[in-house]
Formats: sequence, structure tokens, C-alpha cells
Amino acid sequence: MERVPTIDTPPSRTRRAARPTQEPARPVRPPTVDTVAERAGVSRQTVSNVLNAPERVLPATRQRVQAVIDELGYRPNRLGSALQSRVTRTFGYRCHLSEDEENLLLDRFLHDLCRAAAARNHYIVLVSPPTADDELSIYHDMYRTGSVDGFVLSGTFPGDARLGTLRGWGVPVVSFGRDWDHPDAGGWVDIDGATGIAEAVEHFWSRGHRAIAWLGGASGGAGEDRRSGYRSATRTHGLAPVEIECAHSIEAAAEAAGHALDGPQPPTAFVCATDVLAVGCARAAAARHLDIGGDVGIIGFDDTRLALATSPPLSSIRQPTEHVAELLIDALIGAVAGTPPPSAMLAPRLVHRGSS
Amino acid sequence: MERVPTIDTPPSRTRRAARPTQEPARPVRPPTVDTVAERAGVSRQTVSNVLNAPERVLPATRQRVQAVIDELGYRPNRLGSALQSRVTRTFGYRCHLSEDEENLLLDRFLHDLCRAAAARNHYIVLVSPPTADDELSIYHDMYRTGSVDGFVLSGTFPGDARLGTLRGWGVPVVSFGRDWDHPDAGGWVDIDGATGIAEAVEHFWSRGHRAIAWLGGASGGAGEDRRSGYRSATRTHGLAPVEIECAHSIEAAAEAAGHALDGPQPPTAFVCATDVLAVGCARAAAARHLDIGGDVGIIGFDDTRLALATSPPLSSIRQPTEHVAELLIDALIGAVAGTPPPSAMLAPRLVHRGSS
DNA sequence: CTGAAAGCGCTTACAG
DNA sequence: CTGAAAGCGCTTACAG
Repeated sequence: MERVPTIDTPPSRTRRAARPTQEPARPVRPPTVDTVAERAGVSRQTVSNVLNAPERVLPATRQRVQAVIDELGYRPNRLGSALQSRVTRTFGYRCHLSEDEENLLLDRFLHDLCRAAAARNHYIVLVSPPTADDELSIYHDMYRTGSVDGFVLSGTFPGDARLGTLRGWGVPVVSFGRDWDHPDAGGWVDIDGATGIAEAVEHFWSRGHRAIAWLGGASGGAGEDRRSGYRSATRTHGLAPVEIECAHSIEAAAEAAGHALDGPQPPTAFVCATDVLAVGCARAAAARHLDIGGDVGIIGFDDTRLALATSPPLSSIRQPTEHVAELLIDALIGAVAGTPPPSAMLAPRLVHRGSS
Repeated sequence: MERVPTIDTPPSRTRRAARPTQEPARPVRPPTVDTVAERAGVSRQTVSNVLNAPERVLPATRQRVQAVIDELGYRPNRLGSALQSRVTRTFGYRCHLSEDEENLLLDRFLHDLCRAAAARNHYIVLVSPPTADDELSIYHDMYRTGSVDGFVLSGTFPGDARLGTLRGWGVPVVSFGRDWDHPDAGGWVDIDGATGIAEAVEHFWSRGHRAIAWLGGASGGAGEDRRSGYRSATRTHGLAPVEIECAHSIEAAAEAAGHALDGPQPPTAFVCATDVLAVGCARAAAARHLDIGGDVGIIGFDDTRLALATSPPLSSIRQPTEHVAELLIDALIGAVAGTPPPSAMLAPRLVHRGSS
């Protein structure tokens, strides 16, 4: 049994802090259920019950056991617990693959996800597949090795096979981004981009703008969704839609917007599918010595740090990522427990700054 | 034994994908060491040996066992393995606490860390303490519950107690950022900011600038380190140092830089402690209709996405975060195995863009 | 309400 | 080189 009493033991798992003097650190084990049980004079599973089903334990017993737990600073080993209960309280999330894919919105989302998980006593473990093609097989592997209980996906797109494949395998999964091919399915949270963009057009209209252009380039469903908001809003006001498309980069946007500004009927306002494009648009305007916010209005999408870097800072449509993260974690916890996860469409919010 | 043969089993852990027809999914367990052992006609630990110490197994046996492993698609359960071997192959990393703390450099570092870990068959689990004061106790808890083997810290500062405390507890830990109070200690990787900044001053000098200002505001050791590079470089060239200090925000930097530009001896070049400050500087210059890169030079630090958002984009001093991450993960893996982790000081690189 | 037993899946000494 | 045993720390039915 050789069990060392570990009162006021430091958090050591295999070795302990040397005392003030420089004695060599001795490996020592933290207390286990058995340590607690022995000391409290109860059986091992009464300790487990105190922790996991306190209502089953007589108050007096519970209190006695709890006192020992506190005294020993006992914390149940996560591995032992997970192995037996088959629940790790850990979810996997894939971060972007390369710097090219860098996405400030998703970085913010990741932090929100992490906080939401922590608040619910769960962890997020990062997944980094070598290439996009490896993603599903890595999920497969992580799930079957018992490393996680499920996954949070982001950046879904039409034709995205990930949700369907994982669900087909019985793996709990939710996504930031709707299930484009099965919008009625559960388990996703997304932002109503069309409404957000329509609001931006509305804003420019109310400020007297009549040449409001769309600057798009975000591929996939989200881009289309946002663009549809532009179309419906311009239709509402009888405006002729001017849709500018370009690759999704600051440079491409600067060139495309510049081209429009140099044309015969230059737009007085740009509604952009992302902040990246909006920054490009701002660069084109600056290069032409236009007064951003005066001569030309610009509104971006995502409200990332990028929107604060231009002069003046850019108005942008903000996605409530914190709320998204909370809903998603709740849904995923539910899914692991067997409850079909709900879906939700959230409204974005136009943040006004100098550019509009 | 009721063990279901699981050839061509999908990655299910508790339930399996229904066949094409809509049969209700039946819970099924993936194969274990025992499944493999039974089928290969060997004992359980020969299977384990094939996986963990193949040199101990006769080639013929090894091959036979391996064939069964492949056939069954067997993957050892991480939990069982970790519980027994006391190694989780997982490291904890704290992401920033709030949006105010948002730091694009560290977001990039996190991704590099994640990739470096994955390449070495390890995972990164995110830690999100409610407040900064909870950080150490959460590390404590994660370590002793067997959730991780160690931690990667970032953003160390003089007086930072985290490294010392964790090491005192016997917890393996490394940091992105030197151990300011014990620079000779191992386990950190940092960037030589002083040299990077000196290079920036050098660059401006060679371009004919003689009024080169320092714009600082990053608190802590890194800010001091960088500033010392400014001081030594200006001393080398007999320039009068002009040190502007402000809070670490775009607005504060814009105001401070603007004040200098409006003064009697406006700087013709700004060397900035971070991209955030450089962006503020660019804003001040733009507001005064100065030609950035012509009338006034600006160099930032960190080479974050922010540097690309201004017009023109900003030259910036890039930290080799990918290399940092690799060194750190290697050092931490070593530390877990008992090897004292080395430290390293890496050189940054000046990335030239339109602003200088 | 409490306890003795079985077992989650794995690896680590130790015999043979 | 291979195997029987013990055990990592925990929880889940099941008796009492």
C-alpha cells in the first residue's frame, strides 16, 4: 500500500517540490479515491457517490467524506474517470491550416469557444491536420481513441461533407456555420449575413448615398448569403445593383475597388463581404486621396482587428461569436448526452465607426 | 466475452453508422488489445510490444500481429494508455483572457504551436482561467488530474512567478518569452528584440533619416528590451534619442505620434515597439496628409495582420513563431522525459513594405 | 443508504 | 522472445 499521506501536498503528480532545502525531489502520488475512502472510513464508491451523486449519500457521511477531500485536496483523476465513464469532457476543434488561411474572426471565435467550454467544465483540444484531406480521418482517430467526445466545426460550405460524414459515424458534432445542404438539420449556429448587409445598405441609403456598390469575394455560402442581402436591399430602394467581385485579399480588393472608383460612375459607398475586402477598398480610396467616411463610405463584415487599423477605422458588421460559442458548446454537450442539438440563426450588429 | 468482430467498423466509439438501410444504430465497441491478441493468437502484451517496443518481438510474430491490427483498424485507446503510462501527450496553453488582451502575434503562435505539437504526435489543450489570478491554480488542477503532461507559457515578464512556481511544483513547463528573473535557466525561447530594433534604426539611417523616434508602450520586459536596441543604435550613430511613450493602443499611439509630428522638430521616421503602435503612428501621419514611406517612415514589430491593413502596408519586424513553437515543443517533450530543457534566443527579421 | 465486485483499456515489471 | 499477473484511478450496476 505504501501510500504517503499527502496533506498540503503541492500539485505534483510524479514528483513534489523540494522543501526549502535542496533535497532531491521524490516522486509521490497524489491522493486517490482509495486514500480518501480509507481516511474517511468509508468504501471507495461512497467517495465516488459524494462526488457524482451526493443525493445518494447520507448528509452526515457526505460531510465527513467532503472534509477529507478538502483536507487532502483530492481531485479525481480525469483519465481514470474518463476511461470508466467513457466521457472525456473534451471537444476537438480544428484551427486553420496555414497562415494563408488566417482568419481573425475564427481566432476570436476560438477564444470564445475556449471560454464557453471552460465555463461548462469542458476542454477544447486543438486539431491540426497536415492537409484539409486529413481532417476527417484525424477526427475519426481522435474519437475512437477516446481523446474527445465530439467536435466543433467552423467554416461550413455548400457541399461540405464533414457534418454528414461525422454524424453517419455517430460522432457528436456541431458547427459554426449552417448545414448548407441540410438547413433543417440540427447542430449548427450561424449568422444572418443577408440581414446584416441589408442593414448596411439601409444605413448608406439613409445617409443619402445612391451609388452603393457591393464588394464581394468571400467564396462559398456565406458570401452568397451576404450578397443576397445586398440584392434585396437595393431592390427595395430601386437602386441599380453594382456588384464587384474579386479574389479574397486586400490587394485584389484594392484593385477592384480602385477600378470602380476610376470608372465613369464611381460608387459613393461600398458594402463589403469581409473586413479584408473593406481594408482593400480603404486602400484604394486612400490612394485616390478620397475622404473615407466623407467622399466615400465603407462598411466591412466581421468586425475584426483589421477594421481598427485603417484611418479612419472601419464600420463593420459584428458577429456575436461569444453567443455562438455558448450555444454551440451547450448543443454539443447535449448531443453527447443524446439530445438532438438545436440550430440557431443569430443577428449580427452594425458597429459604426468613421468610415460610414 | 460478447465481443463483436469489428472488421471494417466505422470510427464509432459507442454506436456505429447505420447500414445503408435505416436500421437503428447499435452501440458497439471498437477493438481493443484483447480483440487483436485473440485474433492473432498471441497474448495481450505481445500486441502492446508490437506497438511500443517492436524490437522485442520476433519479426514473424510482429508481422502477424500487425496484419490483424491493420485488418481491424485497431487504434490503442488513449485513455487506457495514458492512465497506465502516466503520459498524456497533451500540453496546456493559456489563450488570452479577454478581447482587450487580443494579441494577433500570440494567435499566430498558437497555431504554430498546435502544428508543431501535432507533428510530434502531441496535442494542445486550451486553458481559459476566469481571471489571471486563477491561472496557476488551474494549471495545478489540470496537472494533478492527469489532464496534461506540462504547459507552454507565453508573455513572460519580469517578476513573473509562473515559471518558478510551476517548476517548484515539479511541473514541466517552457515559455515563449525569456525567464526574465533567471535568464540562465532553461526552458524558454525568446526573440532578440533589441537587435531587431537596432536593425530598423540602421535601415532608416542608411536611407538618410536623421530624426528617428522611438514609439514605445509595450509594458514589461519585451518593451524594455526593444527600446534598448533603439538606444544602442542611436548611440552608435551619434543621433539624439527621441523616445515617445504612450499606452498600448492605436488611439494612444496616434495621439502621441501626432503630438511629435506637430512639434518643432518632427521625426522623419518612427521605430515602433509593436504593430499596434505603428498603426497608430500611421493614422497620425495620414491625418496630417503625410506621405507614409516618403515624408515619414514607419516600422512596426511582430508583423501581424495589422501591418497589412494600413495604406501603404507597414514594414515590420517578424518573429519566427513557427521556429519558436518547434523548439518549445521539443524542449517540453524532453522535459517530461526528464531532460533539462534548453533555452534559445532567436533573431527576428525585418520585413520591408511600403512604409519604410 | 452503503459496500464488495467487476471492469474501462492499457502498460509495466517480472518470470519463464 | 513471449505470457500470466498486477495495477493505473475511476464508476457502474448490483446486492445487501
